Amino acid sequence: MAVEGTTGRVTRRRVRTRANLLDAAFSVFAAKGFGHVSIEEVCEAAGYSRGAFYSNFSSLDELFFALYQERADLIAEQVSGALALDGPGLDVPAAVDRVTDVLLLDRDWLLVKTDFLVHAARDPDVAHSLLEHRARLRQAIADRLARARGHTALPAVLGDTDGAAHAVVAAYDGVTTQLLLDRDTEHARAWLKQLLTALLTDGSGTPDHRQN
Amino acid sequence: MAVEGTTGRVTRRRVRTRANLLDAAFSVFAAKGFGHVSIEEVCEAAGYSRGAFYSNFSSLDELFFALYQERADLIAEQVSGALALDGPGLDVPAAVDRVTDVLLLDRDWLLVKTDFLVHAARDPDVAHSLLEHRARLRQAIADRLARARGHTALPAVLGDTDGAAHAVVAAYDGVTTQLLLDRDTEHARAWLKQLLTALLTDGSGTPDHRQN
DNA sequence: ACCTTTCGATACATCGATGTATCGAATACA
DNA sequence: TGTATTCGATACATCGATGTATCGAAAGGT
Repeated sequence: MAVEGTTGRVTRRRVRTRANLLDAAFSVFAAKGFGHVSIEEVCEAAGYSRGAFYSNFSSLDELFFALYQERADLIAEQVSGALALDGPGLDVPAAVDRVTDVLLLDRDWLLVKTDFLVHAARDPDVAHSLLEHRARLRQAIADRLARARGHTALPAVLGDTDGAAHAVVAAYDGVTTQLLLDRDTEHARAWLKQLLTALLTDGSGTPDHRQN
Repeated sequence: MAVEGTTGRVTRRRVRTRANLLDAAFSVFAAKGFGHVSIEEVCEAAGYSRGAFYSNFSSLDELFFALYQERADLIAEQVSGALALDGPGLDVPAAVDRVTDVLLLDRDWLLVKTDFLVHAARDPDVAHSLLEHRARLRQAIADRLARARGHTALPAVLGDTDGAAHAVVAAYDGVTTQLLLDRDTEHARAWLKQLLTALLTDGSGTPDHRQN
């Protein structure tokens, strides 16, 4: 039951239903928030009965963890792609633009991600896993920044590239918080770009006005 | 029931029990997370029965809102105090230190605050209220920064003092996220100070090394 | 001190969610 | 195609949480 012992003897529709359950769970979690969602709601949204659920997972927590893992890896790939996209070295602002576009695209993801943060904050094991994921992302950013050394001006106020990567993540988290409340994606994107360029360069940022 | 019609005719122990319920709720919410807490758990922790609860609140959401309002105002006062504390004008870094100490003091508060964020992100009315609270805080910061103009160097990359205040809040939110996961308050404090000084000055920050 | 009003505890009815056990249907493999 | 095995639907038993209605006790006003 929900365990792949030593041999996954047979499978096929199992993967389909599992994927369907995960997809449905994502929508339901985004809409109502983990913690206000019952197993039955997920099953209903996926078009299965609770038997299917218990055959694939042993608890909502387990499903949530799998769901986050899946999506987070997906996002991480996209970010890595956006970071590696240009020729070796140059043009940090362009990379910032691309990454920003990826990261703030989907409000549902931000909601689920924040739910997961809240969840991880109370469970050391989950927190550890999430911290590792964040560390990987940060490493990718740090590598990218290191690659850009010499091509673009350096901040130097934040220490090494690792410190700068920390700052980037913090800025992202901060902007996410605001975006969750005001739902103004375009503004958040612009603001994040401005913030990142302010952090990663010494030179010009083009400020605009905001209301909230 | 839970409504103060036109006249709160009589009261006395009511305020006590209400306060007790709120305090107990704070602890329970911090420990288990809103959304994993039942009305009965709150009552039990407070030493009352469910009758008392329904006599004071009509739902957990209502209690949560009142709870957040209360504590947030308290924090806002502390921050304002820390901001206004020194003589007129000078020494932004010192103000940063004091505010940082206040804001990252209590992990329980950060947990409840984040729960409330998640809650507000899905309810426009609550979100609006939270946005207003954040706007007030930001205004206090902006005022303080304006007062320091001329005394201390300005970043200018972020635009006006309002933009700088935005950046301060974003940095705070970002550091909070990390702190919720790694539970390293001291490191978070140092890191936030560094980040803020990097954002608010052009000059020197003293970077250190970090692991996660 | 009396009486009135409010507060909060108890009891009750209901509902939804959980987990399990069972059985039929679908699928891999020969 | 036959068959052994797995997957997922159905049914069942249980438990906890919710909201309400009722009643005794505490506090306010005079």
